[in-house]
Amino acid sequence: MALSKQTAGPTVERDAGAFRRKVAAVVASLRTGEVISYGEVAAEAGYPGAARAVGAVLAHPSPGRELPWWRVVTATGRLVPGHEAEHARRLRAEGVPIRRGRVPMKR
DNA sequence: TATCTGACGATAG
DNA sequence: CCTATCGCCAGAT
Repeated sequence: MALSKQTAGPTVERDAGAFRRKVAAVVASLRTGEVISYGEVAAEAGYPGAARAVGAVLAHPSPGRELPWWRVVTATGRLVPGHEAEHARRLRAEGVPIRRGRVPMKR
């Protein structure tokens, strides 16, 4: 195409909702007991640096579209603010070790 | 189009 | 190890 000024790079994808769709796919692919950070999800989805936006997606789940949100934690192993008890419970149920209310993240 | 928001991340103190 | 601050992003207003 000749035109498309395109906003010079932020994402390459300009379809509203594409981001959410990609994030949902990555999270849905996580297996039992597998834990990754918001930043990793963003990178896997093709939006490096959009960790914060990933949190927004998991915070507003689409009706009928259930995702294993508990398998996503912060880079330091922090659990979801305000839902730490349930978050920890779900992870433990899958065999994920919790130390001091946080997941011992390697690296 | 401009501004604000937030289930983040890295760094400084 | 903890809190405070700044930087980044997509979505909502």
